[in-house]
Amino acid sequence: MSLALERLLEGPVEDVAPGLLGLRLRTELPSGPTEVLITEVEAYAGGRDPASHAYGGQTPRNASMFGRRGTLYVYRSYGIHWCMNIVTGGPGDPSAVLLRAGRALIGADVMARRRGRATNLTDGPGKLTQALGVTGDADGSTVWDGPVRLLQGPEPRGQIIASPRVGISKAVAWPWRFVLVE
DNA sequence: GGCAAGATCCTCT
DNA sequence: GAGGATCTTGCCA
Repeated sequence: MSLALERLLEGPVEDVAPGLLGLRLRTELPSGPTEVLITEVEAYAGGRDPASHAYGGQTPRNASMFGRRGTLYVYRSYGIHWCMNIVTGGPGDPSAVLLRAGRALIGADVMARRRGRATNLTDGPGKLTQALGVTGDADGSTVWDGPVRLLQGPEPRGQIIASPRVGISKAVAWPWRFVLVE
């Protein structure tokens, strides 16, 4: 585990989230290695954020959000898709960053096979998760020693744009969606 | 035990 | 641009 990376996850989630842009996410599965550059994220501030899954307290579903920093929270969206978050809060703070989109660096052919299509491989939270081969099995693992690894990204990074979050009905106006413009 | 809503994606018009 | 797929969670009776 990288100390520098772990420190990137410390602090208020709305500050941590843009810091994840430009980092790399890697999975190595039997179906092949894949790696993406993170280009879009959203911050969810646990108990103080009405739009967060953890807002109502801990349940079996969101238990991973209450885990230690760097834990993956993978949940099923609309009964069909998997979406993944990286937990950034410490004990008692179920804050997490939703990974919404990325750019394929390694294994685009593998992603295309997993996605069943050749285009729009990683331009949405459900698509990104599927392209990396991540499912509920990865829920509760960590990005330090689990199937999904967080790695330093190439420098320099591009420009970061903040805008309102997508697909939620509460706290809609908070500009906690961050996009990397290269 | 039933029901409505959800941090989405794809296809068709 | 609109609608359907598909299932888990949480609320209420």
